[in-house]
Amino acid sequence: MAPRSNETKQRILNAAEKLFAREGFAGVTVRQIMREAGADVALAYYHFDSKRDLFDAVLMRRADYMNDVRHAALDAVEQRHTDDAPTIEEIIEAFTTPLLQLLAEDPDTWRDYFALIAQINNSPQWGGELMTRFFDPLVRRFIDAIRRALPDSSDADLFWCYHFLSGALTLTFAETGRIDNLSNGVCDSSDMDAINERLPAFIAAGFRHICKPH
Amino acid sequence: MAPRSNETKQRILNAAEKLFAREGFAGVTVRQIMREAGADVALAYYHFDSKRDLFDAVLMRRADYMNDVRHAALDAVEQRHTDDAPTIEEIIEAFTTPLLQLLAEDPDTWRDYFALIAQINNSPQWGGELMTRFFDPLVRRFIDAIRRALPDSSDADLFWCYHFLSGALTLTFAETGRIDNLSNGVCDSSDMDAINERLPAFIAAGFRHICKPH
DNA sequence: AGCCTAATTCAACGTCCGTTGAAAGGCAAA
DNA sequence: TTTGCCTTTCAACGGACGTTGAATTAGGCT
Repeated sequence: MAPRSNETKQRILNAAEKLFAREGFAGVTVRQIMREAGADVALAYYHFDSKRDLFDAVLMRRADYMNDVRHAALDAVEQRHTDDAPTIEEIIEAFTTPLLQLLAEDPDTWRDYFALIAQINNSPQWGGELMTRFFDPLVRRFIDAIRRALPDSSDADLFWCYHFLSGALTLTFAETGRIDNLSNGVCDSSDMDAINERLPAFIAAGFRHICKPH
Repeated sequence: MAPRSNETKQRILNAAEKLFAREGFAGVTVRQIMREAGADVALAYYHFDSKRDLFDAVLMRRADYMNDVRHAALDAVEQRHTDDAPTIEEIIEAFTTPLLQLLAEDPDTWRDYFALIAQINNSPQWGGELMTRFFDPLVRRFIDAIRRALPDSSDADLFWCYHFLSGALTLTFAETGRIDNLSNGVCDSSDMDAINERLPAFIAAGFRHICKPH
């Protein structure tokens, strides 16, 4: 009988992810989530302890896989460069292109998740704690890799530049429709090729310019 | 009799700004706001039509002044360069340093407002509409100025680069505490000098690298 | 003094919130 | 077929929600 359990659990998580991504934690009710999931309200509290617990579960579900994919991308870069150091461009791309790959493989699955991460990253309420909890090990490894590519750069420069990267990246993947309005349709939030051509190069140029030997 | 009215109206807006910035629109109740403001719940509906109307009023209150300050900064740059073209660095600084000035002059006033803008910018619910409504004229003028500084660059390049700037800027000014955790205290979210030394140069380098004659 | 209006309080409305306990259903082992 | 556990439903709880209408206060004008 057990397998049926996990199936509905995933249905609840899918519904919660979709709604939390659009309206934030407080903007969604458990009843809305369960209506979207097509199940009774009480079932949410059978599978999860509380609304907050469900929120964490939504985040946790994809974080591990996403981190694995990005670790693998960085592994590949480092195995290409056992002797010499990789360029920052290669490192930044290993940080960003996995996101584009996930979106390409399964857009509906990941679009909402990225939008949710963007809101959390920019929230004083969640940003400090949750981003740290889910992403810091990966981020620290990337910063270490960048440090080797740009030797003698100061820690403060590296962390600040990563922070700028983080802001640009999360907003871009949030697909809020802002750039579509601003550009009168010249740009398309969901045009991943356009992003891939510009974001890593933009960020790498910024790192190169700031992170020099003091 | 009238002057007393505006005073409490401002007290309500201050309380709303502070709470909306921390928890978002849905995360705050009108009762919480009025408790913080030290006034009766019903007074919120005397001065504003609805919770949503109060939210818009919070945004609107500072948007005009902030836009004026930034327009003035760009005016100054353009008056320095009646013949030649200003550099992107100068233009980007005219976009960012007014924010630092406002923070320096009146930190308590502006910190919450910037945090609120960051959340709105990254929200699929509000980002597209509200940012467009409040900031597009200013942003378009800045992009025009950058276009003149980087002639023959494509519109798509300019809009995307501005989008990256927007993400980096709003996250940085949101002061979520993320960079403090990530860097184990090496960096300080509220260290405006550290930001001023790095953010404009980082962004300008990105623009320079991407926005070239096709 | 009294009046008029703007500002503020009080009490309440219907609705929905997060959460829970107990009962019902369904499948596996015995 | 019965037992037992996992899953799902049903009905409800106390409280808080956004909002409103009517009553009260306060201050400038005549």
